Amino acid sequence: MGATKTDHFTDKQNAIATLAKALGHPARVAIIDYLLKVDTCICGDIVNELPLAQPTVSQHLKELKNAGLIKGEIEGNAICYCIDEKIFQKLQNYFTSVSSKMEVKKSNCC
Amino acid sequence: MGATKTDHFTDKQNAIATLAKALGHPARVAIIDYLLKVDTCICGDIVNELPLAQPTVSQHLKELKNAGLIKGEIEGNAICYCIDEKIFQKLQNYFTSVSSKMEVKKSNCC
DNA sequence: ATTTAATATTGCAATATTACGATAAAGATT
DNA sequence: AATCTTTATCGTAATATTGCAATATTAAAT
Repeated sequence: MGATKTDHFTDKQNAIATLAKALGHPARVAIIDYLLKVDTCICGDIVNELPLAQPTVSQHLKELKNAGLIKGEIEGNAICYCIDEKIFQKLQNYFTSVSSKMEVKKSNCC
Repeated sequence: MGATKTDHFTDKQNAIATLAKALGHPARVAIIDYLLKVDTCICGDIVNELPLAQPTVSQHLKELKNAGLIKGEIEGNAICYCIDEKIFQKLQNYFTSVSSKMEVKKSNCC
C-alpha cells in the first residue's frame, strides 16, 4: 500500500508522529537550526543556507508549516518564517514524559 | 530522485532527522507507548496490541531498532524489546535546547 | 522427530517523499 | 509599464515507505 493507517491510532499518537515526521529530514532540521541562529525571523536567505534548489527548500518549508512547527507571514516581498514555540514545547513534553517514565521502570527493564 | 541528500548536512542534523523519522509513524509511536506501559520488556504480544499484520509490525520494530530507539534481544522463543533510554534522552536534550534557545530570542521574533 | 509458537524475511503492489527544472505570482525597483 | 527579486506551484523522474500474504527461521513443547 504505502498509505499510513492513521485511523487505528490515537490522536496523540498521530500528532506526535506527524511532528516527528516533519523533522525527519536533515534539511528540515537544518532549517530549524537556521531559524534558531538568526536574530530576526525575516528569512529570505534560507535558500542560500541550504545545499538544495529553491523549489526543494520551498517544499520543505511548506511541510514544516503544515506540521505547525513554523509560522510564515508574507512581509512585503520576502516572507517571515518563525519557529512555533508551542509546538516544540509539545515535543519537549513528550520526550520529557518518555524519559521520566523510563526512570520509574528502570529496575524492571533489561 | 527521492533519495535524501544526507551528505550536505551535519552529522548532528542527520542524527536528529534519523531519530525523528523513526518516530514519524503512529504505529511506531504506539509501540513506544506500549513498551512504556508494560512492566517488563518481554513483549511477545506487541502484534496483538496493534491494528497491523505481523510482518508489518515486525518491520516497524526493525526500523525502531535500526534507529537505535529500542534494543532487542532473543530470549528463548520470544524476543525482548526495550526502549533505549539514552537515545530518547538525546531527543529530549535536543528539544529542550530548542525551547531554551527560543526563550532567549523571544523578543526579536514575530 | 513432529508439531507448535513466535518472529523474521521475501516479494510485491500501492502510495508517499524527495528533488529539481520550468513556470507562475506578487510586490519592489527602476 | 518593464524589470527584478523572491517565493510558490506544477510536472515529473527517482527513490522510499507502508502494508500484507506467503514463506522461512528458530526454539520450545509434545
